[in-house]
Amino acid sequence: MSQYIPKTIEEPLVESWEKESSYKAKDSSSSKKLYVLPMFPYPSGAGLHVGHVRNYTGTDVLARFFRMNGYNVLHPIGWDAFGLPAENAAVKAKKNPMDMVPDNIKTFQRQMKRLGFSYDWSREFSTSDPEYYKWTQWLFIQFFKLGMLYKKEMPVYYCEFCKTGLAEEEVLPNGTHERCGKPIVRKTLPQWVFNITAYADRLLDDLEGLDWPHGILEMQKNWIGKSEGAEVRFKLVSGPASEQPQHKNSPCRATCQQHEIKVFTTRPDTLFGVTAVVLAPEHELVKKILKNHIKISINYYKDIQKYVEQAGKKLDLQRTDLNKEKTGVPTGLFAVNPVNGEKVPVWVADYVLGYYGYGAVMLVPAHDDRDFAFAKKYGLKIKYVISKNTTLLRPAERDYGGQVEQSKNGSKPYTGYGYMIPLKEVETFFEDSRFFKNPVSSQDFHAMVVKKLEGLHIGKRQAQYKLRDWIFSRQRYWGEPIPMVHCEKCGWSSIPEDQLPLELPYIKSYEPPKTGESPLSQVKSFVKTTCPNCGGEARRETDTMPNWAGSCWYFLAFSFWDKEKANSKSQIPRFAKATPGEPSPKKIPNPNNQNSNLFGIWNLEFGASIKKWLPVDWYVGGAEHAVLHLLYSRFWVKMLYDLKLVSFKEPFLRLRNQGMVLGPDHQKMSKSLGNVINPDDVVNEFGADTIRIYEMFMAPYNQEIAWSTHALQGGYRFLKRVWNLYEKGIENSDLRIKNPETKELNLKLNKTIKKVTKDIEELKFNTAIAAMMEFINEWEKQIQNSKFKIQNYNSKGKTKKPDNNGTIQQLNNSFSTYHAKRFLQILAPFAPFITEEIWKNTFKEKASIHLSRWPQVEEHALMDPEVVIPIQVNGKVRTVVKIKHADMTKESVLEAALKDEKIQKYVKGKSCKIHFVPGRIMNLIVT
RNA sequence: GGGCAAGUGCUGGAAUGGCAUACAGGCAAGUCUCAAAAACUUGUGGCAGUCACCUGCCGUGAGGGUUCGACUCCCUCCUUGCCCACCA
Repeated sequence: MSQYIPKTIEEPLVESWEKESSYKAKDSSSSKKLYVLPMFPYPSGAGLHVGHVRNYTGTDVLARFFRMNGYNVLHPIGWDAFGLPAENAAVKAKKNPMDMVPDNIKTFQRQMKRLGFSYDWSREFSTSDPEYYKWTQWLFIQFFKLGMLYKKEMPVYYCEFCKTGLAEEEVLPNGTHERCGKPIVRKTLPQWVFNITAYADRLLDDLEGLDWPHGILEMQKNWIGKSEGAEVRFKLVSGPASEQPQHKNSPCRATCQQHEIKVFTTRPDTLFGVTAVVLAPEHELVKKILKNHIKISINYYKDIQKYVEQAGKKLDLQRTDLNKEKTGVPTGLFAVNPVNGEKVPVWVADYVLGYYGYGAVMLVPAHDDRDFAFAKKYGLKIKYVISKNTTLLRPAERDYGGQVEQSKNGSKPYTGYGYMIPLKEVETFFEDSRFFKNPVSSQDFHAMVVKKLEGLHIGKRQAQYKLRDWIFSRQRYWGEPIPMVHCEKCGWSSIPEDQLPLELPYIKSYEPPKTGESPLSQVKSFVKTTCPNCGGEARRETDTMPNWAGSCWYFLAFSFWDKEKANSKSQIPRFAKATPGEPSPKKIPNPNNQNSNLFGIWNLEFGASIKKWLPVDWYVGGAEHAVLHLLYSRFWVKMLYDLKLVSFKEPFLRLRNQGMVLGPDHQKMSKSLGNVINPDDVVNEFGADTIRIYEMFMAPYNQEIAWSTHALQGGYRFLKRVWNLYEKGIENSDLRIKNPETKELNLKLNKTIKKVTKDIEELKFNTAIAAMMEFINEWEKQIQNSKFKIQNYNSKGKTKKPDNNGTIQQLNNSFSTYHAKRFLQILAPFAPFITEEIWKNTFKEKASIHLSRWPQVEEHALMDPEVVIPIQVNGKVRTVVKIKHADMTKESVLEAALKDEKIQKYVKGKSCKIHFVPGRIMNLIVT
């Protein structure tokens, strides 16, 4: 008998599987395709994390399972290599990321192979391969031509000490730079921006029908953040004569009249409660005031100037700090509430966000918490127009509305819906003196107001989104160069396709220069170029793309990628020279335009593969990508759909998340906490099968788990027991397994096959493994029982002692090698090494177990001869009876139940109602 | 403040209307051993009853409801975790 030593059996198998390329997806196969995709990793220097192992074991189980079920499975892997983390790590190590990343990738490859992940390695690529990012750049150009990319001054985080722009994740919550600890400011730089907001409605609507976790769908909806309401226009005027006598003939009279302020509100029903209009510091009108296009009193002007300047310096983080007291300054201007003609003051305050809605709000202190706080602080009027219930709406209060409410409830705003307080001005607005004959609910009023506003052309129904346009440039080195050229005469043009890929130059110093520009701006040979349009001198864009770019379409690339082909440039089709005169921007290209060569390659060479494999059937990864990566990818696919480069609208039909793996101390693993588990160590000590079984077993797949070295042992013990059962059985070099004579075990086996099959499809890996453990327990128990029987038999000394072989044969009548193999097959996706080893060595199978057919359930074996029926009295289980399927009638179960003394005790001499569910339960209700 | 997920033994968890605690870990006792480890066997929700055998009651965050029957469905609340957040 040999011992189970994972290392010695696993390592040779890694090699043999690779040699046989067992897991290549077949482009030509006619069997049903299945695309199983784990989110590809960023190859960090730290190597594979146990969290990766959980993610990738999950998809590996799926891939192996579906392969055994006859599917043509695509299960690829690649590397998300561009981006800030890699660049920062390289800076730290004083290396070029271009040198470092390949080393990291090698580590990942080694670890993944050792863990037995069944990838199709022939489709592997890194987003930083020029052959790959050639297409990323080409797609950028297509999106530019589609009119979805524009260049605009946008605020970025900027560290004045390091003189560099920063990504949001480099800004600490206290507003300082994580590297130098100095405060960070906002700076506006010209940026490439994706007009993703144009797709907001489609991104929202198409979520319908996706098989994604409910929570993730909600997060996406929240992120897009559609709110429906109304836009209302307020005209700007000079103030009431009483307040501003000196302005009677002021310049404002002339200039103000031409301006109006658009506000967005989700509560048009509160329009009569407006007591001010508040502008964001970034609002156009504020800019006009500061440029003196709108003249206001000099005192106001100075305050506004100061206030706006300060607000500009603040970070979003500081501005949006909820605990912060609200601040603002008056403008001295007034706006007319279009529903009642009231003149309300115009303020500037930074709690109003420049980027949401119209950057202006109507202030309704009585019915909004923030407005209330602001009004209280600056002594603005608070006017109640909605009451929580109808009891307050007595006729005597009709014309007092606001004041009555205010005195009773003036200490806080009422933000819910309710009933409109009867006001004369409302009756006037609706030209109906009997408007409040019956109480008017504010929801109804909402609709009425919007309709009226539309009729009078002073407002309309409107939806707003939280989603903001997507800043797509980074002033960094380690990313795809943006394939754009700027010419003084012609503006921005994309570079000709025959110049793709626009390669990232290998440079020694790539740390951000002190100018706030990209490191590439320092590379003269890169910057200097000619204009593709006029041939004159021009400058290349020196910003690079963010790390999202490569991951926005990698799932498409796997369908057609050929690593070998990509590696040998000679085989790559060369591109024809650029046709003179690129199509001008903002013009949708004709998909049939054969002038564009890459269009041709995409459609002719890639098109069929994309069509064959996409969309992704199973997409599995961490929930931390709930919004950004998944939203961006969906967005790209929608643009590609519009460009007729793909024929589907959603990339990922089914999404699942694996839970995070925490340290043994229940905290996120981190070097500083010293709680990091290195999968290499675990694999070396216990084997790949053990870590796979453990990570699949310990909790539901989508749930967070804390690492437990103890529990890991459980998985190891299980595998050892499996090994011993199969190995011990062939002690005498006989292929028969030591088996008990049992139908019961075969019944259990079939039940187990059924459960494991169902559980894998539902990603309930933990219960699948539990079921297999139960089966092994049962098997061992049966062996114990049969040994016991044999001993008894022998001790009676009736016959001569049967030899070992004889014993096995005698017991082997119903559970045999055939059944033993069936169990091994259902274990195979979880523990690919041990099962393959036994399959080939013990059972002398030539072909891999992983390419064998998944065992089918033998329905006839599943027929339980007897069923256990619990008997309840008044809902409490008092006993159980065993009953044959054939006898499953109310009468026979009752008869059996009444034989039990306990039941008699409860039932005796009492009237009794019987509730019986055949095959499940009987409940006796005694009264 | 908003959204989502979750709350079951000492621990991870199982059971999605029908025997609560499967499976695993831990712990305890035992077998083997000079000893230890490994392995194996047995036990392991709480309380009570002359607690070894047996018996009863209680028990899935709290409280209500629906039902013959609720961890499971409904309502109210509490707690924890995650995501978003001055979004008008």
